[in-house]
Amino acid sequence: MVKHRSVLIYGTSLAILLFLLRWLELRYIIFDHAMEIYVGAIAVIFTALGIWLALTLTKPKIERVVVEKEIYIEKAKAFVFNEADTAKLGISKRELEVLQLMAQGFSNAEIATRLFVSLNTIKTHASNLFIKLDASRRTQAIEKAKTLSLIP
Amino acid sequence: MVKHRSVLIYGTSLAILLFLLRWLELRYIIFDHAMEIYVGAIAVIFTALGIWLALTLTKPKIERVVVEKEIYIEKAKAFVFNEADTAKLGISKRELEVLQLMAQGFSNAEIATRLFVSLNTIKTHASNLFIKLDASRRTQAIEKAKTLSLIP
DNA sequence: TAAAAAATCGCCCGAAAGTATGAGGGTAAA
DNA sequence: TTTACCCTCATACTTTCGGGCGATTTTTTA
Repeated sequence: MVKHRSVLIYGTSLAILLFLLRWLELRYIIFDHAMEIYVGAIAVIFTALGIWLALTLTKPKIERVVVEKEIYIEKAKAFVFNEADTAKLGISKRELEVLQLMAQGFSNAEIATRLFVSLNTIKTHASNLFIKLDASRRTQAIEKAKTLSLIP
Repeated sequence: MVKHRSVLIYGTSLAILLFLLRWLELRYIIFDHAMEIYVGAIAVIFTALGIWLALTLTKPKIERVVVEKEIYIEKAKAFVFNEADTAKLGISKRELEVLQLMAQGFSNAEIATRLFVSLNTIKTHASNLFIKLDASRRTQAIEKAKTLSLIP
């Protein structure tokens, strides 16, 4: 309702002004301008009617303001392979495969089967890995590899 | 502009109606009602003025549309100890200690030294852990424990 | 306080894991 | 083509692990 205040003020002012003019005229032309007062009143009333019509029959103007609300979603930290350290330590492709399977809890025999090589081969890879990772146990090797992001 | 059609139609209809009335009167009262035609015109004009005023001076309603913007955050993954599963699996305090040290790459002998108990004790704890975690190797136990958030 | 659960330790044995050493074949760079 | 890796495999040996018993001593709990 506050939004229409300017309209109301305008209408009211107009009415007051008209009546003021009439009143000034009345002071020396007396009452022979009664018809013009009537016309002024008509004008004011129909102006008000127009305003009321527009206000009630018009759908309200709606201005859309797009507000961006930021929603933070936690992401399960994507693993980024540390290629640099892998190369620096001289860990080969095959060794890395063995390392990954080791970390997943597979035994040397299982890894051998999975990679279609002999158990001895896996043992060799494992030994080389331990040397390169400066570990004396597979659990230690896995720990180091994980902190270095060599494996997820 | 389409929204104001009803208003325009109303206003136009009113004007037409007024002129129609005047025209009907004119047929037998001839031209001595010129003043009333004038008043009718005033009414129509000021109605239009009121409509125009309301339409131009009305402030639009501001509607806020909230748009959700997704922001992905790399979670620094703070470790939250999964006490529920630890209890569900019946893992004791001491066993958890052994598990943690195992995951850090310590041998059973080293763990025994660190916890001031015998190697055999650690072996029993380890065995019980493997049963509870349904693992057959320490590396497997560590993997499972990590995915369950029993250890960091 | 009695029962249950947890922690401690021991022994044996077999299965993995790890160490050491050697060696053959493949590939890519010097 | 020679050198240098890398992958492969083998044998022999040592160490560590893990499973399967059993047992005693705390704690904890009902």
